[in-house]
Amino acid sequence: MNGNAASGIGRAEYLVRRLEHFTRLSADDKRALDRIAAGPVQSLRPRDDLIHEGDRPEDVHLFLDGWACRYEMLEDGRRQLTSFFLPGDFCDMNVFILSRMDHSIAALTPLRVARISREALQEITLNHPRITQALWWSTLVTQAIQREWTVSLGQRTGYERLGHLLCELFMRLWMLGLTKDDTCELPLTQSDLADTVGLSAVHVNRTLQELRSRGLIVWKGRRLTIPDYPALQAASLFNPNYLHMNREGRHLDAND
Amino acid sequence: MNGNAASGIGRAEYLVRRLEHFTRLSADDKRALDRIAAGPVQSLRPRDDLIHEGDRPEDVHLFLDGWACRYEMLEDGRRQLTSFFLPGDFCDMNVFILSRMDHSIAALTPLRVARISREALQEITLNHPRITQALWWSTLVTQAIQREWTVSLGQRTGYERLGHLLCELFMRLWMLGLTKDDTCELPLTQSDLADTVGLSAVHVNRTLQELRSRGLIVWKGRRLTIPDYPALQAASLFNPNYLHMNREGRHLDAND
DNA sequence: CGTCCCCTTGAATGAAGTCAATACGCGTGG
DNA sequence: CCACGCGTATTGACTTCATTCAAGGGGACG
Repeated sequence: MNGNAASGIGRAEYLVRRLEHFTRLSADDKRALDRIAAGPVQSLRPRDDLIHEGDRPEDVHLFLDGWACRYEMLEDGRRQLTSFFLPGDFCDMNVFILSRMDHSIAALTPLRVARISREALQEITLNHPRITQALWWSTLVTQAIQREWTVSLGQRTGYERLGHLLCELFMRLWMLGLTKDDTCELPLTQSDLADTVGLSAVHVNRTLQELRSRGLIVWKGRRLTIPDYPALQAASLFNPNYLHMNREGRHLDAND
Repeated sequence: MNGNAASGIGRAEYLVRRLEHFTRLSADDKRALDRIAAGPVQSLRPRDDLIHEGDRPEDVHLFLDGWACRYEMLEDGRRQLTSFFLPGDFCDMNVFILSRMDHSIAALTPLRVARISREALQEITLNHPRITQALWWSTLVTQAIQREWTVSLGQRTGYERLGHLLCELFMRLWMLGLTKDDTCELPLTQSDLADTVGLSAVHVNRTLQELRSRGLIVWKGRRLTIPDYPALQAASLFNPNYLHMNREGRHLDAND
């Protein structure tokens, strides 16, 4: 998807775009990111696990192309998604401190992932303080998103939860330049959504119809359109502060 | 509470106890932790905010004594707790990267907190790699807890959610040496619990009665007893793996 | 052309919320 | 010492939201 491979876009391109919502990177920083992203690439089909609970963590991964999710299963088969990975996302930089993974990561679409060795990452954090700061920011935003999901699941109604999630995903895609006007890709099944917002698939279906009938979303095939973003935002009590997208690290900006 | 002030226990004592569930610290490490915990202490009464949404983050905090929580409010007054802070907990080591807090932190009991300057923290991470690793571990566990709350809120029933939370808190207190046999302090109101597990206070009350009537908990005043931990664990689908308490960093152990 | 996966719909059931009244415990001030 | 007030816990009756079960429809793909 997105045609990266074809267009020859730099591997770290999405990562760079995302980090630049925090601080402007130098040409040298960008080269460094391209270097660490240059490792072996792994391709997965939808539903394949990239990492499985119980695995011994070894490398860090950079998502190049496609969507993935973190999930956890209960003994009796209930499944909860705990985050989405979009192009340019990293999975946690320090996992190798732990001896076993406590969750799994799976592809939701055809997926391309770059493996990044511990050493490559160490090299960059030692020599590129601006990147290090930006990666820290990224980690903090990831944690904020996780907290916001807690708030959603705990306090928002099913209707608000769905709307909130769509606002969040749209905004994350927008940061990456992966939206066009009021439209983006949404390669999820209703069942994926159900396991994300903690509703049954049937009820997700009905709730989506509610959102549609109120003109807040148009979702057909894999394209989502949000005709009136502020309206969806208001209906979902979505406040984008937690995404910290306002170049909060601008005092670190490179000047080249 | 817990009488720290009176007994003259080292300020970093609970932090040390917690980190030693990851790796054994040297006497020098412990002295270093005591030094960073030596900063100014702030005392709060229950319900006071330590940090308020919108604040500019400045210092890092180490919780010395008492319970606190992170919480978020929706515009219409709904409140969700997103984590608990127990003695020896840190609030996120890198917040000062962000320009504004996206959530608040409040005292649940009388609370004592040490302010730790950015510089003091930097000094320790530069000169004490073992501590740095241990703090990283701590951050990863915090994130894992946050994910587990997401799973609870999304998939577990109200009954399971409450049981799960009590298992988790008991185990965290146990790590700190703050349990005695099958009993610990639980200085929360049913309303606090409600805002944590995403149920109404009324329903928390009924669910607690259910747990009581099945003999899984005894909760009177501020003392919680779990007569049969494995039973509560099973009833709540609680799997402690995510707490990573098995000294996973033992290869870093100090040998003094 | 059939199969599989996903989406959609209806009807019945169950879980949890709301509202409202009451009870309890504890500290304060008269 | 007792009365009062306040925050917290408890209970009942009713409503709303969401799940479950079951059946049918549509589209992609071999």
